[in-house]
Amino acid sequence: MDRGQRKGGHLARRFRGEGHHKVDGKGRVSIPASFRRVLEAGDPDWTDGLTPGLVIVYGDHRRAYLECYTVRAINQVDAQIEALPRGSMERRMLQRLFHGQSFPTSVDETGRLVLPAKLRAKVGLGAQAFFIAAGDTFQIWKPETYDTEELAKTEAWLDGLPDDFDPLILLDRSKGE
Amino acid sequence: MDRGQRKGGHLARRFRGEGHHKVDGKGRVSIPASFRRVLEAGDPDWTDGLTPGLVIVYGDHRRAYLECYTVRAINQVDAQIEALPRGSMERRMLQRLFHGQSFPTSVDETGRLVLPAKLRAKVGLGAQAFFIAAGDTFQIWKPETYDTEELAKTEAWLDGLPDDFDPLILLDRSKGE
DNA sequence: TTGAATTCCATGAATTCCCATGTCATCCCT
DNA sequence: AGGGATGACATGGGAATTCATGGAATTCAA
Repeated sequence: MDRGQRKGGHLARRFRGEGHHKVDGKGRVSIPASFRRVLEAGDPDWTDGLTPGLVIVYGDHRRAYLECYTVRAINQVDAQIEALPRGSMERRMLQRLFHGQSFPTSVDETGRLVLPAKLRAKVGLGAQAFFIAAGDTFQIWKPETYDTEELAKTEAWLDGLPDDFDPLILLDRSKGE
Repeated sequence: MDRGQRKGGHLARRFRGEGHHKVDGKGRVSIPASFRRVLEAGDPDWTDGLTPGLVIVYGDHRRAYLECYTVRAINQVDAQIEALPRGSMERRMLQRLFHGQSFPTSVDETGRLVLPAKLRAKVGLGAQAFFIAAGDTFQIWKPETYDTEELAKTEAWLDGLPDDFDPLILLDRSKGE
């Protein structure tokens, strides 16, 4: 078994890490191995031997990456959407995003995802994809886009802070709420 | 079996995704392949080999799209209607909408739906149809109508919000662990 | 008997399945 | 410690199947 994320353990619950993988002509791309353990643990229907499901949310033109949800995570989202009043703008927006602009799929037996041409085109994916964990989801970026858009953005933000700034300070904020 | 939506699993329960399809002169139109899996799973009488049923609700003049229900979903609606007091206005309204202004049909063996001229005319469908999932139903729009009515409406709504607004914050309350 | 609707076939493109290979890192045995 | 043997990983290739879409043939009903 795999060191670090045994089946039900806490380490198998959230995505961690990042990595680059090749995308072949058919849109097949391996995902970081550790992400697979999380997808498995997050799929209520998963049992040893078969492949975990997931939902890829791609959103509208203003989103430049693909966001991947475990089955459990997307179910929570669905439940929250259903709790909103029918016909409200909030509910319609979220339905469009999570029900319309999304793509249900599963990891294949070799640990790969197949990204349809439409999705690849949407975020400009070429022969290489960048994966990064984001708690209970992970994202897939075109490497260049990530570097210029995201890194640049957070670098700029950090530059506006004192040199000795410790990010852990941010954690203390959530104590109130 | 089909990637991402194994027979009884969570991912086979709700519609997800969107897409454009051609409508030919006879009103035949393919529906997104993944929707077929959901219709099959949502039809108690369906068994491998035959074609799943569904109900298309078209409503009155103020509805500009067709809404498609799985057999299971429409049964739930019927049950709720029957729970209302006989003779009440609510019940009559709902009966008119769901029993009167609706059209039961089934997907054919090549994965297509046949939309009668009457229904096409009602929502202005021409040679192209736009399909979008909405939880436990999916909708069929004339593409132009969708863009101007739905998209434009939400764009306008977003304009009235902070420029860095992220729809995801709509979810952030009550995220149980 | 004529237009409309339902069946039945046809086909190119896209998607899925199945199998193969090279590379590591780990395990085990002597 | 040396030397496979073992197994997870990343990536490729081709065959088999599903999709989306068209058209012809056949029923139907009025």
